[in-house]
Parts: sequence; C-alpha cells; structure tokens
Amino acid sequence: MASITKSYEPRDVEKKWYAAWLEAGAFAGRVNPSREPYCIVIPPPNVTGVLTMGHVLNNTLQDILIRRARLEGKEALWIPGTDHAGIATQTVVERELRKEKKSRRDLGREKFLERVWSWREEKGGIILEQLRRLGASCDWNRTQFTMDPAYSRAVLGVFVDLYRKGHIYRGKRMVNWCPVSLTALSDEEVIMKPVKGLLYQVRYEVVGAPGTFIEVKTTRPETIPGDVAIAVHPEDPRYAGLVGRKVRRPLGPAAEIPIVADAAVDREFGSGALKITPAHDKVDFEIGLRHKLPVVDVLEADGTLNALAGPGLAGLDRFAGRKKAAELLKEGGALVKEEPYENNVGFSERADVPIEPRLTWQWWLRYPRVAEAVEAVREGHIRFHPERWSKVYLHWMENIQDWCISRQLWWGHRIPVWYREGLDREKLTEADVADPNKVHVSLDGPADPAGWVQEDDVLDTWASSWLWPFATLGWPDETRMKEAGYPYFYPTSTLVTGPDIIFFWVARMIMAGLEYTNPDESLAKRVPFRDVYFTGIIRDAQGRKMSKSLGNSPDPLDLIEKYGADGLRFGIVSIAPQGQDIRFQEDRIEGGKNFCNKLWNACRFRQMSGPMADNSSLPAILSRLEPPKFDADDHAILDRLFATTRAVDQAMAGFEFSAAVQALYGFFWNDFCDWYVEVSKARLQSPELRGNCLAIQDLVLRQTLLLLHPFTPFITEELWQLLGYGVAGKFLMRDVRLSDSSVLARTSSDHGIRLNGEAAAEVERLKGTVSQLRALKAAHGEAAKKDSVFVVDGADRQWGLVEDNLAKLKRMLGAAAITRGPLPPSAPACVTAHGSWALVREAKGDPAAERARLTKELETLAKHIAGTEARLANKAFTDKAPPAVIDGAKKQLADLHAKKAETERLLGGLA
RNA sequence: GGACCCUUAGCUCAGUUGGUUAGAGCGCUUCCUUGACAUGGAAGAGGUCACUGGUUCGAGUCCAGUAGGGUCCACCA
Repeated sequence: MASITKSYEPRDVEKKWYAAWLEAGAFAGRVNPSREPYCIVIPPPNVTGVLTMGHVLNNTLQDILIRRARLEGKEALWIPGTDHAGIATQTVVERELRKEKKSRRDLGREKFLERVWSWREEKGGIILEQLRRLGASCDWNRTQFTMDPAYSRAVLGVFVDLYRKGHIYRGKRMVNWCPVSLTALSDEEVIMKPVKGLLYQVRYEVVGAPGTFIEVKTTRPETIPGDVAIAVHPEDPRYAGLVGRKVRRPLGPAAEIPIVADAAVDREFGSGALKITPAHDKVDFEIGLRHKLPVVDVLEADGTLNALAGPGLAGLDRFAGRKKAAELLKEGGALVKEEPYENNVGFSERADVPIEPRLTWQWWLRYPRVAEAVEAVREGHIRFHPERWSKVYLHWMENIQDWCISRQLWWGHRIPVWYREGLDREKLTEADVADPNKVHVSLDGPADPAGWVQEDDVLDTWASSWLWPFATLGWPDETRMKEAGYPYFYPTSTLVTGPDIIFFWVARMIMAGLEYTNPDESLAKRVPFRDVYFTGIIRDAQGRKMSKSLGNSPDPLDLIEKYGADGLRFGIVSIAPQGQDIRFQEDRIEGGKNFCNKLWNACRFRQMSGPMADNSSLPAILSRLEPPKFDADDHAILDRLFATTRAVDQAMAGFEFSAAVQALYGFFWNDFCDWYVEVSKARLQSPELRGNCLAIQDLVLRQTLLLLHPFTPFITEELWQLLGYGVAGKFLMRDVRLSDSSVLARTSSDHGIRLNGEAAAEVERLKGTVSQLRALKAAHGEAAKKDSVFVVDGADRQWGLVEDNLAKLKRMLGAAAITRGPLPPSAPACVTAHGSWALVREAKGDPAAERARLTKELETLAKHIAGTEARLANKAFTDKAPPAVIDGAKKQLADLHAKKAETERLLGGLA
C-alpha cells in the first residue's frame, strides 16, 4: 500500500478520482425498482455563464445531497444542463458583433442565429466543465440544453396546448419595454430603483379663461406632447367647476385637452391634478380607457422622441428630451418651478436602463393550476426550506398577473404561430386570431407553408425552463420518457436554488408540473419536486452583492487551485447557515483546506502507528475490537462517534448543511485528534493494547470518511482507498453504504459492544484536570517542559483514577512523575476533580503571586456559590422547578463548597 | 404603504422545544518545530446577548414596543 505523504496535495488526487469516476460511469442514475429514487435537476446555468461563488454554493449543496443519497443506498440522479438565456446570450453575441461594427440586422435573422449557435458550441460548455472541477457528480450523459431539438418540441408543444386550452392569448396592452434590448419584459424582469431627479411643476392654461391655470407635477415633462387630458379627483372641490372644460397643452403640437374626473387621482399629491399620457404610463392608460381618450405615443421603440413630440424635441433621446422639454416650458412660461425629487423607476434587469411602459401586441399566458399550486405548498406537498419563503410564494400566487411570454428577440423558441401573408397584424381582431384561415397555431406549422408568415417573436426564456423537471426526463415523448426513467424519477426530490427566482422559476415549475401530470393523481405525485432548499446570497466581506462590475467576486477556479475543491466545498458549506445571506471570507475556505490536511494527517498517523488489518467492511473492523480491553477513552470516543453520526443524520434530514459540517469538524478535530489520538500514543506502545486501539481508530476513520464524503468527495475517496477500506475496483462514492446512527448502533451491539454511558463524563473530567494542570504549568513558565513533577493529594477514589490513567496523564501533562503524597509547602497547586495537585519546582515560587491566583479563584467560587444558594433559597424555585433542575443545583453547590474548602486549605498552606 | 429577515466576543456567525458559569472559526497575546499534522499543538485575553417593558421560580431563547441594518412585494404622478 502506498504510504501517505506529509501533506495533502489536492490537484492530482482530484484529477485522478474524477477521471476514474467518469470512466466507471459512476454518476449514472438508472431505473432501479429495488431502490428508492432520488433525483435533482440542476438549475440550468446560462450558457453565457462562468462559474460564480453562487454556483459553487448551490452546486456543492446539490452534490452533497446527491452523494449522501447514493451512500444511503438510493438511486441518485442529478440531471445537468444549460439554459439558452434569451436576452443575455443574444446581448453577448450582439456585443461581439458590434466590435466588428455590425448589428444583428446586418446579418439577418438566419445568419445571426448561426452565429449564436456557433458561439454556444464554442463557449457554452465552459460552466459545465467548471462544475466538474468542483466535483459535481452529475449524470453528464443526460446533459441537456433548453434549445435541444427534443426540448424545443416540448416547449412549443406546451405553447400550442395552452393556446388551444385558452390559456394563451394575443393582446395589446401596456408592457414593460426595454429601449436597449428592444423587447417587452415580464413584470418580474423589472427592478424598481430609487432615482434622484427633478419634479417639474407645470401649468396648463384653461381654455376660455385667460390667466386661469391648472398646475400639475411631473417627473417626465418630455411626455407632455403625449398628454390627452388632465385628471382630477371627482370629489375635489378645488376643481369641481373645471371638470369638463379644456386646457391648452403647453408643449408639443398645439392642442386643447379635456379635464376629466377620475377616482384614481390622489388629491394629496401636488396640486391634486394629474396629467394623462396614456401611451407612457400604466395608470394613465387605464384612465384613458375609462374616459375614451386617444393615445398619443411620442416615443420610438429605442426611447427617442418622435415627430409627435413636436419640433425641438423630435429625434432627441428621452433623457435629453427631458431637459429640453423643461427649457421649452420655461421659455413658454409654463414651468412654475422644479425641485429635486427621488422616485422609484423600473429598470430593465438585463440592460440596466429605465424601462418604458409601452402599448404593444404581445402573447400572454393566464397561468394554469394556480389554485392547485397554492394548495401544493400550503398543504406541504412541497416543503420550502427555510419555511418562511412559502409566504413569499403564496403572496405572489395570490396576486398573480398574466405573464407576457413573447419577446422581440431572435434567440429563443420562435412562437409557433403563422399568419396569412398580407394580414395587418396590428389590426387583428380576436375573431381573426381564432380563424384558422388567418392564423395558424401548431407545432409543425401549416401543411402548406406557402402564403404563411411565422410570428417573429420568441418565447421568454422562463417559458422553456419552467418545464425543466420533466422535459429533462423525456416528456412528452412516451418512448423517451421511458428511457429517461420519468415514471421512476418524477416527482424529483429536492430543488436547490436562490430565493431570487421564486417567481421566475420555482412557482412556474410548480404550475407547469401540475398542468402536465394526470389530474386524477394526488398532488403529492404531480408536484415537480418535494423539497425546495433556498440558499442564501453570497456577499463580499462588506456585505455587498458580488458582481462583475464591482470586481469583488473571487474566481472559484483560483480558489480551487489554492485550497483544493474539497477545501472550497467544506469552507463554503461551513459559512452557509440556513437561509441567511452569506458573507464570503476567504479564511473560511482556508479553514476547509486545513481541515482536509488534518484529516489527511490523522490517516497518515494511523498508517504509521501499526500494521493495517482487515478494514474491508464495518463487521470486519468490529470483529477486531476487543471490548474487554476498552478503557474509558474507547467508550467515550465511540460514544461521540455515534452521537456525531446521529447529529449528521439529523442535520442532513433538516437541510442543515453547516450544522452537519460543524458537528464533523468538532468531533474529528477536538474529540478524535486532540484527545483520542493523543492519549492513544501511550497505549500504542503496548503490544497488548495496540490492536484494539488501532481497530477503534479504523472504525472512527471509516465512519468519518463516509460521513464526510458528500462534503469532501476527493480526499475521502483517496484516503478510503489508501487505508484499505475499499475493495479493489470499488468506489466509496458508489459502492459503499453509509451506516446511519441506528445501523451503526445495532451492528456494534451485534458484535458485543456495550458502551459505558459514564465513560464520556469521566473523560470530560479527565480533560478538565489536564487542562487545569497545563494552565498551572503555563502560569509558571513550564508550558513546554516535558518532565514536570506533580504531587497529588486526593481521596483513594481520586487517586485510583489517576493511577488508572497514569501513562496517559504523564503524556498529556508532559510529566516525568506523578506521585501521591502531601503537597509540598508553597508549591503552585490547584484543586481538580482528581484531587489537589501541586507542581514541584526547583526554583522558589512567588508566594504572593500564588496567593493572588488562589484568592481570585476563591472569589469566583464564592460568586457562584452565592448565586446557586440564592436560587435554592428561593421557595418559588424549589416549589416550581422540575426536580432534575433542583437536584442539579444542589449537586453543583456541594461540588462548589468542596472545591472552596480545598482551595482555602491550599491558600492556608502557603503562609 | 405591506410582508419577511437580521442585531450575541475585534471580525464572521452557531445557540432546535426557556434550565448549571453563553459557544465555534478567524484575528489577538504568551509559549512550543516533541516521531501525524507549524495547513500544527498548549495556555490565555475578549461578551451588561441592540434598547425598553412584560410573562416566568428562571429569558440570548417567549410576548409587546423602540432604534438601527437588510431583502422582497406595491400604479402615488
């Protein structure tokens, strides 16, 4: 067997095992009715994406779940893939074109799409490659892309189906228009941001009443040429006499526009009068509808002002137009005043520019299965973790609005609608659309394509990814579904994602999942996943979101180079508490690496401590244990091992990843390395005791590697093989079953192992004594001395325990001798659970310092005694507190008194 | 305007149903290269648990309110 090197070098180990796992097809998930299925679909990253810390966290957690499920004996399947990400990808390729001084229109639709596809061929696999570096155990043979032919058919098929069911319609409505991307956006793609600007107070002269004005306040004077009315509240006495009269529009082509009364107007704001520009504001549009007002659109699609804005403004960009409009108003005497103002403006998520409300024809979806989707979460068929996100979901579902699913882009699923050539699409009526001779909707298009023109728009990206949990399992093609194992793997098990896409993705997948399963089945069988785990958002050390523009996002691949994939995984999980945002700190990743090194060296120590024996299975190791030779430390470490297994079981069941990692860290580092391994060193010298002690180490290491493997897959696989836990040609990751706490306990019991429940407490007391005496040494400048001499004055019982553990104590204390006897006068001493101990020193001690130390100790004791006595003297406490608590307090008081008396005796001896 | 979250050691955070003297990692101080590991070991300093009230024998934990920070929804021009 290869010997273990002095420090862990992740690079080659990671490469070696990932290749071996791939080679063996160890990530494949197959239909296996003898096992419980466990399936995760990856949140498909954008093809344009490169790995971010968010991906690292998200995918590490998925890999942990998948690997743990495998170790638990489930048939685990993790389906990978990428999302075509309509706007994002198209923007990236257009930016590339711009460098060549070309636009997509120069190329034309077909050539442009070729270009995007070739870009995707070249760069689209990068992020998946990066996930492999992280150790992601996806079934790569199932990798899918939302624009794969089969996936696309699923997407378009759903459009046709929902259209036929009446869920999809074509409508001319106010949409969120992005003047840079030149497309409509859904409400979810608009981000409200406070913007500092100006509030302009403008006066409109009442027709037929020279010198009488109505004043309004607006942030957008450039839209005044689009004004078609002034609205006031119907019960506003200030304007009661003016409703029905007209005012002159102070900007743009001359016009007289009416004053109307509408309850939507807020009397409290400004003067209580509102200018109505139906083409450029949602509320105005609705008021316009109610009062049958015309729509005057003064903006082009790209946000420049058009001819209707009038000379002086036409041709200007909307922001330049705003300034110019203010100037023109001022010149005309209509600008009363301007004041600094901050208001919320909707921004395009992708292009980061203010959106324009714009009246356009779009395709809309009335969501299906809304009530069921609410019920699925409310009734717990889908569980959110942390649970509080379900409120956010339910609130959105209860106020759900129709979804604008068409995008004026080229990259995406082109909507499967064909119009009869020559039809004016701006003027199509509902009846026209319903007429198959005029508008054709089908998956394969009209039988005779001549004379038909396909819809230009494509579908919103999310209108493809909402099918992800079942379209990746071959839906809707029966044959492919069978091959992919749809009946076995659907519903999938857990979805791991960020709460920022609850609306975009999670909610929509739930509705799609319910729509495309048999409505006769129970909700539990139709939901797309059973649990949803929401990660926190990774922020930098200052708490800012990580972003490219801030440059505050470390490159995960650099971190892998520096700390190893396992170190990165362990570190990121350890700082990711459930549902809270995460402050990224590189030193935690370093901590992950250090932990790996600790694990590595503990195994190295095991290898150096004695010959390896049969480690090939849990029973094999258990048979090597010799319970009659167990000492308290053996009992205690096994007790802690079982408890840690239990803690990890529980944490994993509750998606408490960082709790699991912390339990493992504490157990392995403190209980095992710092104590058990150290006290073992004395026993390993004894041929009599060595075998049992090594077997216990093997048991602990084996179980630790198993529990740790989901978090740190590479190093655990390597050590597993190095220590001979595995059979040749088999993998820890695939061919081994993790014994959970109950299996571990039962199997141990079958091998005659009965743990002494008192041992753990005894070891804790021993640790306490060791710690006290080390402190005593350190206080007297002997911390590093290895041949200190101690004298113990204690009861027979106490001395008995010291004798039982003499070799250990000498090693742990750095003592050459520990003898029983009266304490030498003036020697530094302290009171422990194992009697009073004195440190024997050549040099004269400082009695004054000793006195001070012991006096301080007495003060602390007195304080605790007083507190405990007060509690016990309180009748209300003794009457009402549970007996166990009262007994505990009494016992504590007795201990404190004994310690106080002994300390006083030591103090007296100093004089 | 509505909803949710956070405030515990210098920093980042645990603290599950209320119960001894509130923990971890990092950082800091002192000592130690001893045969697994200096990516390490030992010892130590450091906290009126944001504030105010309440419930209780007992509150970091439960309730109400206040202050500060954050997130998400919402058509106030």
